[in-house]
Amino acid sequence: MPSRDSSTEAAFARSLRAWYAEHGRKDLPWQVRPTAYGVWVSEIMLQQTQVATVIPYYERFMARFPGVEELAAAPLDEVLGLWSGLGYYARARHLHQAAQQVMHKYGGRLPETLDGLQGLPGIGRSTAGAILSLAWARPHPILDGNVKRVLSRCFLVSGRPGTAGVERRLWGLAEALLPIHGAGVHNQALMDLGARVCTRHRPRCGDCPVEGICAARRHGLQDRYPQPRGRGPGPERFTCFLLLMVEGRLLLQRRPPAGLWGGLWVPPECATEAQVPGRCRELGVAPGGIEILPERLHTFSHFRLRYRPVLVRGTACPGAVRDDDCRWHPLGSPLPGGVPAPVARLLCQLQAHHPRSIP
DNA sequence: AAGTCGGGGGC
DNA sequence: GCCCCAGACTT
Repeated sequence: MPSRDSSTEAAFARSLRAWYAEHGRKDLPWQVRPTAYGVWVSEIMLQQTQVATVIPYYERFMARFPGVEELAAAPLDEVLGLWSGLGYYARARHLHQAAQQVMHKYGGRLPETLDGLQGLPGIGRSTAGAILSLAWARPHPILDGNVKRVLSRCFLVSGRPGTAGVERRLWGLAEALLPIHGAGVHNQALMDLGARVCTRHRPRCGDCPVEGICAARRHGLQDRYPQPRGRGPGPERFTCFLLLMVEGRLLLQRRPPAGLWGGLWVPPECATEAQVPGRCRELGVAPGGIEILPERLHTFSHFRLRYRPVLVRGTACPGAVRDDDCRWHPLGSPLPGGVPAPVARLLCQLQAHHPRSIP
């Protein structure tokens, strides 16, 4: 015997479906003739990233890697290159690794079970549910940021998001509201409602299909749900980026495969400006002119990085420093792989300031 | 349960 | 400035 009026769930799903049929977005790139692979790629890109930002990345990615096979066969550097600027690069590493697992454990076809999908790197319960419901119309719920916001408001789920009790209750609601038929459309509609009507600020309750069901609306508490996370700016770190130029080439090094900016290419670093000359000699370059550039700030979710670019013109030829993780990159030529956004900006400005300085 | 992992959009 | 976004992973 249900503790809550069992017709509430049915009314919610029915109203949501009718709203989506008339007002919902159905023409996003991954919604037109959806495939499991396309849904997968889009879901990974959309983790912690807004739709408008993802679209051009998705188009480029799908053009270069039309299927699991092409993705699995590609070098990681190329995958990271197409991911540059999106952030959370572990998503790209996991996606690439998972594609290789799909090739040789599942014959190139995505598994069609929750456990099979969740066994792949980068796929958690929500992404697995999205693939199952959106690509194959299987009755599995999802729980992303949009859905959490909608459900928190509609059913006044208190407590900080991310805590065990809140997550359990939200998953329970997502599951209870899921209709037997049309789970994919239902999930799509729930996300679209959260993205375009039940927004974080100033929700458009007058346009909401479940306005009559929503407890936050009834009590005027839309602004207090969901409860804010309470993140601070976090600590601050400092580094110098050594922009080492020798004959029109810039030295780049590949970062370790995991961790911050894992697998991406960045200039050499040192802790203080005073260490620049010594660092140059370590790298086999006799420093000529050293130009200290203004400090900049890059904000991460959990800390802030102050960094100072230091432009060094080398007069000596670069030594035989050419292992796999170290390249002299001719400015203007294709990058060896992925590059974090601040480094991409530095390269762009460097190229603009020293146009075609190649001998 | 808490910390790690990017970058951009919106206000 | 601040907060959050079609989360998942590690410790």
